[in-house]
Amino acid sequence: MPELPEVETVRRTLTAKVTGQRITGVEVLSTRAVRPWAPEEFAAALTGETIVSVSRRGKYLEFHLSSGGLLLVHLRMTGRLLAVPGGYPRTKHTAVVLGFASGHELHFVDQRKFGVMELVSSDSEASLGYRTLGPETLDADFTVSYLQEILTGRTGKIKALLLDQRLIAGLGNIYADEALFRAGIHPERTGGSLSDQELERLHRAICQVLEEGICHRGTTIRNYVDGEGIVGEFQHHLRVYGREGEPCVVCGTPICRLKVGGRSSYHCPQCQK
DNA sequence: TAAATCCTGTCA
DNA sequence: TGACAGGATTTA
Repeated sequence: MPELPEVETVRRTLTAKVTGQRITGVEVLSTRAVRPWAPEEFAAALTGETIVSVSRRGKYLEFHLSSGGLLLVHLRMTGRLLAVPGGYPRTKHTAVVLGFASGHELHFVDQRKFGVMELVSSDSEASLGYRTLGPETLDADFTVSYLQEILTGRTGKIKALLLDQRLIAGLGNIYADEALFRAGIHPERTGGSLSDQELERLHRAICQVLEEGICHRGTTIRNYVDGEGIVGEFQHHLRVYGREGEPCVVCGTPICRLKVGGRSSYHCPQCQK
């Protein structure tokens, strides 16, 4: 579920509540939710650590630990991280509970069980997906020329390329569709077919849509909530995603849905060429 | 580059 | 009952 704006919102809402907290108890209720060790070893390794800071890379949350280690969390489709009071109820979807010396807890809840917590002693030990992330869209190294560099000669469809985290870190299905709409580019165009002008429009659209998503605290369609359990607001500002059959906000043509790379892609057949 | 896979839940 | 869901990896 969560893309860059949602993960960033979780980070911001969690930071004050977990920074400086010492972990005194770890409950692993879903074995598959933790890596790379079995629950007992994972719990033992994490107990006694203090969370020094919380950062984000793409869709990963990074909890920096006092030992120098790193707890990486990927929420995948339905994962939630909730800062809650001690004794907050466990449900059948509660995967991991971190108990703090203060009595507060951090709950990792995940309906579909795709999400993962990964404890590593350094970046280089992290899973391949983390190590191969492309540039952050909000950083200075994400430029029009970088976009040109990764798309030149590519025969894959632009929508699928935008979802490849090795090329750009943080875009998901919603924001990729919204960016393509704003740039006036059809999702099935090949990466290499974009003109210089289209590359510029796409670059600006990606930056804008992610910044607006963060400003509105993310998009809640089904499951997403931030670290305090609060829903986002950007769903009210989506122009194409989830709007099949509804009139385009620009030209009135009904929004179409098609499958690109196995994912639903919403677009305006009139505005996006 | 597409489909299957990991899961659970919801909706038409 | 089948299709689909803010993701990513593995397999064909």
